[in-house]
Amino acid sequence: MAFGKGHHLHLIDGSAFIFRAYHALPPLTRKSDGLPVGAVSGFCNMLQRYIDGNSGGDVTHVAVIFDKGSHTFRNEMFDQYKANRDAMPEDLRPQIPLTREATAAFNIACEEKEGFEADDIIATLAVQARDAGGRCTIISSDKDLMQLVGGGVEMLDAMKNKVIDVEGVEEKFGVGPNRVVDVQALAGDSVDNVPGAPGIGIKTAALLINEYGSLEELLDRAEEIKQPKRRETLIEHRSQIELSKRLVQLDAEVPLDFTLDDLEVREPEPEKLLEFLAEMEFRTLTKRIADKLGAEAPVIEDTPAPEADAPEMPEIKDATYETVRDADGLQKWIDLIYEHGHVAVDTETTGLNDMTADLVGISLCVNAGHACYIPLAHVTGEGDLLGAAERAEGQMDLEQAVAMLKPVLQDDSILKIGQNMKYDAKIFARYDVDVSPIDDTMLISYALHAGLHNHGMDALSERYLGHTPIPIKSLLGSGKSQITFDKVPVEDATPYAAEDADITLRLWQLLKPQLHAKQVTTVYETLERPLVPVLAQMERHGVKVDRDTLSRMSNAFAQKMAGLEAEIHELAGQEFSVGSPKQLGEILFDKLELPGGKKGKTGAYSTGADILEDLATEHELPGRVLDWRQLSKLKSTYTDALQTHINPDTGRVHTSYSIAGANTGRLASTDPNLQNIPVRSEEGRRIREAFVAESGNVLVALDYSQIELRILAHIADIPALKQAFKDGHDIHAMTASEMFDVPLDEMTPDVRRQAKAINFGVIYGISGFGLARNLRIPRAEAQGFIDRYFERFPGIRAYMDETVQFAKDHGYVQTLFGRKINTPEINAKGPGAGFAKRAAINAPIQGTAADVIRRAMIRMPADMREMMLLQVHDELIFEVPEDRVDQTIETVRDVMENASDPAVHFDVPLVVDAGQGANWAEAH
DNA sequence: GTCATCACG
DNA sequence: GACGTACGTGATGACC
Repeated sequence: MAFGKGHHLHLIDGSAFIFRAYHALPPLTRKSDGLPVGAVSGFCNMLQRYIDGNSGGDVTHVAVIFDKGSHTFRNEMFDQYKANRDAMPEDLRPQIPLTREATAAFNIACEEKEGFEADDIIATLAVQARDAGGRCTIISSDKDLMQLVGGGVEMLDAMKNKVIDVEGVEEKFGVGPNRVVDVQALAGDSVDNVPGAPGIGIKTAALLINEYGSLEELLDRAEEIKQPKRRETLIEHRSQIELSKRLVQLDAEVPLDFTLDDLEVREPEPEKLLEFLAEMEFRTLTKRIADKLGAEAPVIEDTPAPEADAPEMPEIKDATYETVRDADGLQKWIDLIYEHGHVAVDTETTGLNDMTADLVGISLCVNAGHACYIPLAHVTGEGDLLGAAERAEGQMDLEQAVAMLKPVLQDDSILKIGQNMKYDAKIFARYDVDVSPIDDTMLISYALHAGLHNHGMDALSERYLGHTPIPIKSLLGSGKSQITFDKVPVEDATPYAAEDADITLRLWQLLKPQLHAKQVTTVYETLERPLVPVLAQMERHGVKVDRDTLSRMSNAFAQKMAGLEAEIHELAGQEFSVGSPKQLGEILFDKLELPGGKKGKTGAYSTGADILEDLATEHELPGRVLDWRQLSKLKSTYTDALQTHINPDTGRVHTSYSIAGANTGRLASTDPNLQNIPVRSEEGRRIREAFVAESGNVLVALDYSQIELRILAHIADIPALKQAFKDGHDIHAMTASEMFDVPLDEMTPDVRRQAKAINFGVIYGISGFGLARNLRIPRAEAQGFIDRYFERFPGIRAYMDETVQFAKDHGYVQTLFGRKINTPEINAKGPGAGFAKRAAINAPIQGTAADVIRRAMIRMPADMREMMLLQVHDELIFEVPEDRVDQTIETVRDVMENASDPAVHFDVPLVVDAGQGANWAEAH
């Protein structure tokens, strides 16, 4: 019977499946020969899950549709189409044909056509199915396909298990499916590099289309548009918009050499399917499918199980969680914790800031799916004007719960597992509970996969558990009407909070064993985990900041800025917003007609500091703007903003360090960032005068001298550099002397400055262009310097080449302490290639330096650690009683200079400089 | 939410 | 042969 009424066609977007499978799973290779098969494995799992989910349904026809070839008719129209796409990762490429084989093995039709995107084939088939009177479901979340919805065609987002019908499309695009291409043509698409109309997004596009009915009507009547900006944009970019429409319009008339009837659902042939799965060496999947089909699983040689196979556990979505409301209930959980020997812990609080947020509840999980939530401070209702909301019923006393849990949380024999434990540990510390020992899934992920993805719980859960956690926004809302967690009803809080603990425990079970397999156990145990209590203590300690000093500076800055602003307006001959780069660009280049043209894809003039500096010779205005910008930065980011970060209880500023933020192993400081307090300019440096010691104390700052260059000299093994460091010589002068054949005693500051720039350039993966820009010299001359440098220090060139080659071979680079930094882009083609290479060259150097100071912080003796306030990458700042300064410097310097022992012995000495004073400006 | 700008190592 | 380029971060204000 020919396809028609009563039939239901499923079209699966194969490429989407592949990419999701690839990115969702850690790299997995076939044991016997190392062939990458992670994406194939994920793809097969997704197909199987699809089949399971549809058995007994009404699907009569199905096909998986793939892209073929990268050049399509759209590239003929517009050569930049999809031009900004990254190249396919090297380890994915060989898996593409295997996914076709997999589809065939599952006995599902598999279609593609040279010169057409999968979307066009899907469009053609969907239209055919609709015209024949049948139904069609497109399994994809690609918004380009939304134009097909309606008349029996719908989409299914398999990830979210969400059906997208006409209403769904309207929600997304603000127009019906038949006008989706019009909106897309206006809004453009940065992913596919469809230009659209500059400055118009989906919202505005939908507004316009709804007003004028269609894109054509809109463009014809563009003169009528009231907003001058929009009117000009539409008129000026008409042809670009029309091109965009042709690019996003799917071709529903692809000539196909098969018909819908060829896509009829077929039962899998067990032998063929199992043979393929066995050949891929997917042990768990082979067995599962064999059981399902009632066939015998083929034997796969070589017994160890592949790492992609997750342990069996109940599905998160099926789990039910308990609310603990009294001491008896809690005692049962404490007994369970002792039975298991470990527990995943998560705290719920009234805010994100662990210094000010209050505890609202605690969740625990002892085994996958076996979790509870203990509400402690939930309230009901809005509360009256005095804010006294009523305490919700059915909660145990907070003090009592904490008292009962304290012995567990402090018990040496019970491992406490958390996701970002520093947060929870700091909350508990405020209730006088010292949580220990701990494991942290965020840090485990970071040790395993730095550079591959971020390490937040939502990302990890989706990637490794295939589960999207309940969004916190669904409980709290967002924006102005956002509430705090204590206002959430307990019955809503329990599934959310307990799920977090459940997910954390599952992630721990999955990821912890991989530390050993990836040989990063030592990194995790010596460089990541022990940092948690150290940073928690520093953050809680905080640094004293003098509000009056900042306030005075703010006022002084405001006055100066007002003066400058008047001068600038005078010079410009009109008033404008100095802070707007856009307006400034128009003044400089259109009105004053200074030289230096457009830049950037947005079409706006570039007005960065380097450009303004060049312009300063032409006109007085740019220099004034530079001065104004400096003051504006200092005022808004520092003297104003810092005051708001002074904690009213402590009178101090408590930054938060993220351990897993920077790929290289460096820490990052946020809320506020205390790692970028000004120092380079005289005016800015004065802000450091506001960072003070309590009376009777002194601030002491100790920093590693030239640590990255020393590490480079060691890693690249450069005898001349190593000797210079051993002899305590001026390394930049030495470099200059070697390169330019100038004796040290005849060195001029300018030659030394150039050598210094080269030394730093080397650490960053030097390029002629970059050095030329930095030194403001012709590119050829810069390249000459670099050539001479490599001639003189051939080991540096060798190090760079070897490092890049290592990254290409392994997909990561390493620090001397074994930290791995993944380099997934290293084999990319195009402009990304240079980036990835330089990052790979820099990472071992920057990362080793980061490891060294981490070791120093971790090993800092307890009495020193108590006084430690801040870390700024190569510097530690302490607040010390006046009479202990000398002793502190001696001890801390010793710890810092020997921090690499005994793991790594450097061929060069590490040298630490120290300073002290009543404030940070003096101490530095 | 994104971009441009600028603060630090 | 052209392309776009120093490495790593976070905060702010303007603008959509």
